[in-house]
Amino acid sequence: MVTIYDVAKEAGCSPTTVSKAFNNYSGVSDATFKKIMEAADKLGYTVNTNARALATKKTWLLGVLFSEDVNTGIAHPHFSEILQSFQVRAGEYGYDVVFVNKRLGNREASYLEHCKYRGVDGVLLAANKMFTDEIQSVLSSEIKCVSVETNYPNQHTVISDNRMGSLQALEYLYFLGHRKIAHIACPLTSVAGQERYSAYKEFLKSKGIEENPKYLVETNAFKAEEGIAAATQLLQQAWDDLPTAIYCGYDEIACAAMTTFRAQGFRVPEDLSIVGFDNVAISGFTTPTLTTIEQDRGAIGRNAADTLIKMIEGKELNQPLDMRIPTKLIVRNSCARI
Amino acid sequence: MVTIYDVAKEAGCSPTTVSKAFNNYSGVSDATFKKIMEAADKLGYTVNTNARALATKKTWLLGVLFSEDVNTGIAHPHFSEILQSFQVRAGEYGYDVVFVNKRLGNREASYLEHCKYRGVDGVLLAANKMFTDEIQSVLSSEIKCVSVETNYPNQHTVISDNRMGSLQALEYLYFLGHRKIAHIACPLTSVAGQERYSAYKEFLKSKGIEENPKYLVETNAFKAEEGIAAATQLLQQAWDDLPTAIYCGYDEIACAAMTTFRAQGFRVPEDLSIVGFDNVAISGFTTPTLTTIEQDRGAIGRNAADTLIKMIEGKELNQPLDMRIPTKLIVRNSCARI
DNA sequence: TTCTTGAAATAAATCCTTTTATTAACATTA
DNA sequence: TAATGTTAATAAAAGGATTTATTTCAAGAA
Repeated sequence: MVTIYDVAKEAGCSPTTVSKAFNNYSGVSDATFKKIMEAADKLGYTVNTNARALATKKTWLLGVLFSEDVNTGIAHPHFSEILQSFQVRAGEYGYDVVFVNKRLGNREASYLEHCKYRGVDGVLLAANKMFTDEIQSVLSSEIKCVSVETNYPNQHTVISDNRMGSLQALEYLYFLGHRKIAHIACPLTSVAGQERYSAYKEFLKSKGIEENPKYLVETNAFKAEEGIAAATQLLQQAWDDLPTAIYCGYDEIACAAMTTFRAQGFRVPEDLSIVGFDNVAISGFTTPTLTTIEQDRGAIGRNAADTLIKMIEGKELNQPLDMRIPTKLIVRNSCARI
Repeated sequence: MVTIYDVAKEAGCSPTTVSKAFNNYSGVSDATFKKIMEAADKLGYTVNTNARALATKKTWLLGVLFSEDVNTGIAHPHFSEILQSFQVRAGEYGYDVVFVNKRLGNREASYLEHCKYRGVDGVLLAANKMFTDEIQSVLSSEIKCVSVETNYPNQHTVISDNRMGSLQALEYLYFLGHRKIAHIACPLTSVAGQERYSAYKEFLKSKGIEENPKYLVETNAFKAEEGIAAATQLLQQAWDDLPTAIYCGYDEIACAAMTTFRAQGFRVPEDLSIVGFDNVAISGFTTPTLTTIEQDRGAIGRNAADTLIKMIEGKELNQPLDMRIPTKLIVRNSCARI
């Protein structure tokens, strides 16, 4: 391996000077700088990150931590898009992204141990189970964190504006003339579930519509199967007075519910209008295509990277940040005027 | 930071012994071993990867390299699933996964430079553009590589059995009575495109069906829009003698083509049977749901990890490995007996 | 009792950079 | 001319682990 000693010898100066040159420190004349760079090029020198990190205690590494109980992990379409833009933006600042898991060499370990082991400068947190000891211990350590799925008290968060999105969906249905609007809520253990549900209640109140418990179904997971069960349950409990529209907290659930309704003989959107949330890939391909709320995952990832790096580089954020990324209504074909 | 010196003092032994204990080397008595572990626990010691890597020249880091010109990057559903299983398996062996990009600190760099900079022990290559200088330079360096999208000459590859999958799709159509089978090929610049196309030709030959150039359309990208264009083109060029079935090299293209055909008044599957390839999420949600070929992405990721780690750990693979992962026919509703 | 042998333990060197003092050389000011 | 200041360059220590070569010590053999 080529070291700064080799470069120094080639350039006819000391290793210290080579180091300074590569770090753009002052105290290196233009002539020497040039000689050093030429020597480095010639020898094919690359700085050794490990030695550098050892000396500086800075790794230029950001950890990504996602709960693996969601067995899809990175493969989750929502998160993978956030991760993609996070990773690109982090790269622009010179940071690399590494996955944090619950292992250390050949044994089980905690996330925190893993972070310390790798010496990450900061962590992107993407856990949708809100509170686990594992994650708490990372949050309460001195490691810088930004969360993109859940907003933890006193922690920096970058997350979609669930209230805004819900109101966009609901106002649209209201505009189309709907007054009997049901809600299939995504899991209330998640922040998304909670916020979308409470926006639903807020909306009804603001329009002077009374809450009807028969128009509410709660699901237990962000999965298609839950949509089938929810649709069935909704039909049962509201049989005598069916809603004309459904606001559904998550696209996959909405799509599965839509299929179920159609299988029961309902026409969408003629008999039943449906709005989803998330704008995942499938929603553009269902019959009918799904009207939904788009999350700006690129913006979430980028802002998360910006925030995390600001913290790392000591630009103090004066208060825990709860950044909300605006959502957008995507009108397709699953809603009709009543 | 707690070091082996601190642990040594606490345990009443030398740093060397602590190091040996943590590496499970011989020459540490049971009693001392126990004392060391207790001391380490008490002080909250974690080994410093950077120091270790500096001394051993081994980082326990695997790089993931994917061409970013596919602007979706990790967010691509196919690749993100492979990556997920790769990452989990690598973790079981004690390796962490880091993204490799084309930057180094604040300047542009090559993939190879980045790999050397991070000192990765090996690289997972997921580029579908076959040959670029960038990638060639990594392949011809001494860095261990496994490829999961493209099979490069004399390199280890883990990839789906495109021939098998194609024949499964085509035999199924044949079994349903179809003889006029068209092919919408995915980009022939990709290995997937090439192999699926050549299997199509092989199939026709084996059945004694003459190749009809009107029944072939080539696309330029793995994108839905290409499916629309391809469907339109197919209808134009084969208008006088339409095929009864279409084997389509990629699901998204198949779905978009299907939508286009239906918009033109064709019934699927009554007028036209369609088979895709990949089993991406949307194919279970289209109308009709799409019959397709499933790739075992979990197996690809796991086998890639196994292979790469074997290479790293010096278990020589006697020859460049071209591992083919079996595919599976998923029968849904887009095909009918003629 | 002395000598061997082997296991357990350690000292010191090494891996490559960064950083903190220092030094050297030269220009400026009084 | 002497004193001061500035810039360029360097020597040496530090960072935390591993590794090689030694040493220590106790048990077994002669």
